[in-house]
Amino acid sequence: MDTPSIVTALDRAGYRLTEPRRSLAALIAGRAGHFTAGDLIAEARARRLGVGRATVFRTLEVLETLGAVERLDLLSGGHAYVVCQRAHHHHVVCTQCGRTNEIDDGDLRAVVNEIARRTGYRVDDHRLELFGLCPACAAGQPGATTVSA
Amino acid sequence: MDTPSIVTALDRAGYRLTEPRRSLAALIAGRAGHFTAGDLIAEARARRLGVGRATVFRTLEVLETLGAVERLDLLSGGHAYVVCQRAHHHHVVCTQCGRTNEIDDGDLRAVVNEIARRTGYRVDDHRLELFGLCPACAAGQPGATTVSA
DNA sequence: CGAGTTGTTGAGACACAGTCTCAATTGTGG
DNA sequence: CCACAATTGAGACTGTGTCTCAACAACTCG
Repeated sequence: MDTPSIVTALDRAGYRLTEPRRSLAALIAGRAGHFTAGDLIAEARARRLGVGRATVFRTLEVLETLGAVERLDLLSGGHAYVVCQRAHHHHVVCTQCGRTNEIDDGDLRAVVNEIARRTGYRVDDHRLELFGLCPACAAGQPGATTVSA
Repeated sequence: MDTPSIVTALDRAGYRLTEPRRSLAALIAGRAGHFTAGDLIAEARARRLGVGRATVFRTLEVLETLGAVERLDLLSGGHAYVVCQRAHHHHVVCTQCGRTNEIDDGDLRAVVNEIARRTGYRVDDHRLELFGLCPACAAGQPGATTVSA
């Protein structure tokens, strides 16, 4: 998802296209892999974009409700975000370079249904996250760039 | 998992059986559903057990590595713990009363393998969490006790 | 059983994530 | 161009989790 897409998404949903939001859209679009709220805050500050902490959190929250971004729970217990397209899906996260891939819900649905049947729970929501090495990192490629600013 | 089980697990792993650890084992064993570090800290303080904040976190960390307890990521973004028996498994969490049930890895394994094949990732770890209503809460039972202290 | 060794502890400082308030600012529709 | 409402930044605040360090208490060994 590129900068205009994010901006357009905001616009379509009736949000104002403010300068801080445009800046953040650009920062987010320029990211590979996942990033944290802290990453954005640091980068915004480094580039003297004049975007406040609170605004970063608020904007991420908005983007999450719009589905332009999704929040991940890392193994470490921290949170991170990834840009994404589809409505409901999951992610494989490379623990080395931070790259993520979306994966669809497909086969999982049956598993969830089976669990609901066995436990008697009414399952409303679920979350699946996979961690490992992306093909490049698994191959030990030096070119497997570590994701950061 | 009851108090002695937790204490025994600590002992077998070579940890000292200190008073604070025994107290926490008892608190944890007395919990239904999930609980947070904050819950334990509050209860320990309320009962004047003289167990410090840091010790609660440290003990939970130890118990997690021993597999006596597992950490959950709630939808809210917070963390909680549940006592559990088996090595690798997942949980269904009732969003109303906090009750949890363990579910085994069974059918999921195939899904994970399929995803690894499709994406080319080497998947080392994964996490699945389901949220919904337990049978009692789904039935609207008033007896579906809210889990807390 | 009594002393030494060493793991463990509590208090409090600290780091960090995230939320909230509120006055000042800025899009946007008219 | 104006007025109004949404949005913003600064900073206070809350909560979670980590770290340090001196005091302490389990286990071990004699």
